[in-house]
Amino acid sequence: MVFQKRSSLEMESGGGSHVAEMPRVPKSARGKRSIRKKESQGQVMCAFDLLATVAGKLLDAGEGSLGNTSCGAPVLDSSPKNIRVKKEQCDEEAKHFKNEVMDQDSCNESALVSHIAFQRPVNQHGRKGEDLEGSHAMNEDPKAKSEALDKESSVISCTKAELGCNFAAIADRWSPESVESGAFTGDAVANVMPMTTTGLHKNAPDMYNLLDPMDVDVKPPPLVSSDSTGEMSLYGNKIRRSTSFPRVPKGGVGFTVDRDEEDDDDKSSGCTHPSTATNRGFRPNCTAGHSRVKKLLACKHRKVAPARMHKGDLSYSDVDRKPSFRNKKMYYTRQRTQRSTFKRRKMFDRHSAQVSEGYAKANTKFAARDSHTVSSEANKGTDSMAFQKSHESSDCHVKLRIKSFKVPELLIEIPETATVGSLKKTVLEAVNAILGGGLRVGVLHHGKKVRDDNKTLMQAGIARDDVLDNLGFSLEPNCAPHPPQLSPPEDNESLETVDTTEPLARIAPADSSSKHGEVDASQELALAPLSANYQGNDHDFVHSPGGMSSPDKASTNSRAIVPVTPADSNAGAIVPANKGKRSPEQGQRRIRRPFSVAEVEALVLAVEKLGTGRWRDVKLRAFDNAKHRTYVDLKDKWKTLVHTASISPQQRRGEPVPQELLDRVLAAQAYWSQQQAKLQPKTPPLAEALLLT
DNA sequence: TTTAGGG
DNA sequence: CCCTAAA
Repeated sequence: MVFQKRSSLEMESGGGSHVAEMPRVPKSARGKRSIRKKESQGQVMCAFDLLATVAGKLLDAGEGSLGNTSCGAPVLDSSPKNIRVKKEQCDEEAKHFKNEVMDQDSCNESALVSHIAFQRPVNQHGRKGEDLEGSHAMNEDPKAKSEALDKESSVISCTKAELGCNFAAIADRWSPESVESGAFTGDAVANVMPMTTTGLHKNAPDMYNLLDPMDVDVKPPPLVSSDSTGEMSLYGNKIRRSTSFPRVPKGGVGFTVDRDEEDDDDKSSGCTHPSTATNRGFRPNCTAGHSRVKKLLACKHRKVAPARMHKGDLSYSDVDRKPSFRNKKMYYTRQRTQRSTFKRRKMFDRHSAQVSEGYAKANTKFAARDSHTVSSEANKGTDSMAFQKSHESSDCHVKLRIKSFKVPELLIEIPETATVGSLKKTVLEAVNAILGGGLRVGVLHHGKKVRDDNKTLMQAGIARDDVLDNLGFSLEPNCAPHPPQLSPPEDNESLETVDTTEPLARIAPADSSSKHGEVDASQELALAPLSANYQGNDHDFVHSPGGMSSPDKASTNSRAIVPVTPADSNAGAIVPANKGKRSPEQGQRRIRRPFSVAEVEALVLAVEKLGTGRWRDVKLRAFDNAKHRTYVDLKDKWKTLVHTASISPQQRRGEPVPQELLDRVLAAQAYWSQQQAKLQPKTPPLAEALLLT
């Protein structure tokens, strides 16, 4: 009887708790993300396209006179030519873009595409941001305006497309997680629950035992404090967790997300699992060209920034557009900033430099020049690596100057209430995650993606002559074309990111992102974490970045978009290299991965049950999957939670932790302290009592 | 390795 | 988060 009752309660509680939890996740806006994106892009694109078109026409018409003509762009003198050129490029890019998208077999392209298709169009309402931006561009200065319109508009469309594509890819990875995490979880729970329930009914006690041996033996009675309900919920949760999620990790529900395994940087050595995997995949290739590329990039000083956009691609658009004008300025500034900020990471930076995000221009265009002469012969066969290619041809040397890389888009959703600082962080993390996951470099020639790494430049038709305008490089998240890597669910954690990447990401991302101000951004990363959470999913998001993931698996391959794990199978050479270098610097401090509310809840639950002196057990119970959370971390977190709970809300920083949780923290802390006190004094309780009195 | 605390 | 002394 009793048991039954209990079970029923548990069930309820479980459901309730579950529900309760879910809500939180949403907080970050799972569902929103997709919607928002959709809206913004569609609109923007249209608007810009139109503008571009108009501008183009005007220009063409006025070309001869050049003029100023009426448009409001008197200043336009800028040169129609440029404009046109750009446009063309854009068009090409756009085309390429399409191709790319389609091409990327590795990723779930089809899926992506579809996504894109759906999402983009939808975005319509504009996001203020976009509109504003758009208006800005237009309004700002007549000059700028004209230029902006012409160039930018065209560019934007192109860029956007590209970004969109990439982004979409990413989004897929991420979004599924984030988005679905809720639903997913729910489903999982639903499915699981029955089983659990059944079991419970039969005999709850056993269930417990099975589930948590530890719990069973809990010495002091669990905190439980007041409401049985509360307890029940706890148990319920646990059960669910242990049962469904935890145990099922990869297989079933996936909710758990594998990322943990991979991700966490714990291993840190830089390579982190994900990266490791990634590296394996691509390192080889990358390596060769890698150094070179870096240098080149370094020279340029340019940084490409991945964009992320929340609602819209606004940011992208901005980013994209700005490039020409602002880039320089910004560029320097950034550098300075970055340097100062990331001194520590210098080393990494160096490596990663190439990647830096800078403005995300999405385009990679670079100017290539032939440096040498080169004999026409060149080696035809041989090299494989894209980068190498450039080098390679011993005979013919094609010099490439890469001004910017096309960077994959990132989706970030953040609550409006989030601080700019958090936004920056988020973006950074996301970027890191992606980078960390591994990037691969794509070579575009005349808008087409050159997939065959074994082709020589000549074979690919990349001649010195056309290099300039026709060659492009893109940084892509690893799609993880290779299942293997994927399998481990990557965690996506955004954070995971490998060290190498971090440097870059950090630098640029922060700036760009913050500037753009995506207000909301909760990144998907964040979302992912939540879902995972309890178990400890690892992903904390990171970085949220980034993070991301579990759903993906289910849905797609799981590419987990998570930044962290992005996994990539392919691998960009760059990353690996960095990693390798990085490892040496073990000293690096681990990346910061703030605990998500979900994680806090998991921690609280675990501590309520296990007490404050068994961090190892707490880790096992609630964060077994979160490789990046060590028992020391949990202990520290608890410490901070206790502190947080004791200070005024105004003094608290970071993502606000629900008061309810804080209250529980205090209650648990008090309870367990008491228990400890009782146990400690070898003196019997009596003594205690006496003392107290 | 895990705890427990200080930094 | 890191670092460490103790256990």
